[in-house]
Amino acid sequence: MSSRAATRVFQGVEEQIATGQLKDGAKLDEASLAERFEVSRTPVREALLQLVGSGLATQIPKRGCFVKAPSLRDMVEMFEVMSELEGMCARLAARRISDQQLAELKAANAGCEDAIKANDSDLYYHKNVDFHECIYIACGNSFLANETRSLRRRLQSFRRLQLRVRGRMPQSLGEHFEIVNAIESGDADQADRISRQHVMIQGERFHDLLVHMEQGV
Amino acid sequence: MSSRAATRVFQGVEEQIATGQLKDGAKLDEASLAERFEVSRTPVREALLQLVGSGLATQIPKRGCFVKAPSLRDMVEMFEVMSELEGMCARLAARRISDQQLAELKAANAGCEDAIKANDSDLYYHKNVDFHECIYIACGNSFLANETRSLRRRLQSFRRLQLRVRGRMPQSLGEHFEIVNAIESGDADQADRISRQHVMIQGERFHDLLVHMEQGV
DNA sequence: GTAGAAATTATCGTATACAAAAATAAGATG
DNA sequence: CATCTTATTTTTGTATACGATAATTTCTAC
Repeated sequence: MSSRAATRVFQGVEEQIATGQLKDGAKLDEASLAERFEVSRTPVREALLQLVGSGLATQIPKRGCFVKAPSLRDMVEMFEVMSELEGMCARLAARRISDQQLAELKAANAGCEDAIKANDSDLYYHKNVDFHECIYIACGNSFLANETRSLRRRLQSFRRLQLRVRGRMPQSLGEHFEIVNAIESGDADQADRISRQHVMIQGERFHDLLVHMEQGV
Repeated sequence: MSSRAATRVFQGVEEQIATGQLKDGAKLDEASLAERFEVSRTPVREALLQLVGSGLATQIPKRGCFVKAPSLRDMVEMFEVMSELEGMCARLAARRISDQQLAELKAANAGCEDAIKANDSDLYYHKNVDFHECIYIACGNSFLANETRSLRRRLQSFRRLQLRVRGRMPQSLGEHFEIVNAIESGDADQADRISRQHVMIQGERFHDLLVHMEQGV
């Protein structure tokens, strides 16, 4: 149901929330948004519906629609769930991965390694997504894969920031190798454990970063 | 963003999908639905957006909107994820539950027991929901709680059917007691394990039921 | 009779207009 | 001066209308 204009508004507002231009509690006025994006209220309303649906906004019955930026607590909670889901994907992948999928996983990880050698954090970001995507597919549960992708997407903008933290990329790669080994040897528990850690470390690093930024201000 | 008419249409279609009046692949024509619910296309479109968003329908660009009833495979996948989420809730609850929350959990379970004594499966259904709700709240992660509730809701209509399977209610209650004990003693691993089983058994029973129904036809 | 092209039809996305409901502001009365 | 009532304004929800695009059907040519 992705109409062109509605999608533009949705992504535009989403972007502005992520970059902090639209702060928590800011009113999402239909008329203003319509004017700002040069569309009518109809696609704006569709966009707001989707924003509310994906938890980025709240609707108060006759008061309007407001930005609902995730609090630090929300972020911590989402990372907690993300680590569980990633762990589950890895655990199932260890049991279900095919030879071809394993080869693709290794190739994706090699891509991550190359990105680090080139010291290209943007490239690493994308190769890292590829790596995890391989695991999602190999877990053999497309519902789980979708849920995990969806949550990853919500944490994405913050994560991109996070990966630039000093020394994280090589450590992350090391964890990748451990995950690949565990999956290859069919050690589901190990794959689960390392993957959970892999995400939780990112969550904690993210938390550090937030505190750091707050101190900076 | 819950407009009166749009919500009515959404719930109406949802209901008809659950009851099987609208079968998989049935076309959700905007004009027909508008006529059927005696509203204009605008609220119908909003309802369809939400249906697509919650996975009950698919939108094919210029072909229309179609009912997407979950396949058996989808159901198995959802149960697999549900058991993980329930396990996670129980695990966290074992670590984080307060005295008052524990008391409420025990009370809810007592309600389940009463329902069984009264041999009232509808009552049991509701008391069972209360029981699990206590755990969701006690897990201390409201994002997780919402995700789990949401998935529970999607499996709900099938689950109501499932609980009527012979001998399931007493067994289910037995599992409840085990979960309560594990949570009370702070045994997170045990709470996790039993809760996973608790859901997976329901998933398997559901599978049995489906096969049985197919054979019946 | 078949294949390709053109026309028609259906449906989707967006705009605009209107009505109802509620919040706020203003005025009157005690 | 305060409070209650009323009026105005803002905003939301719904209806309808219009334009564009794709699918289907029909017509023509080979």
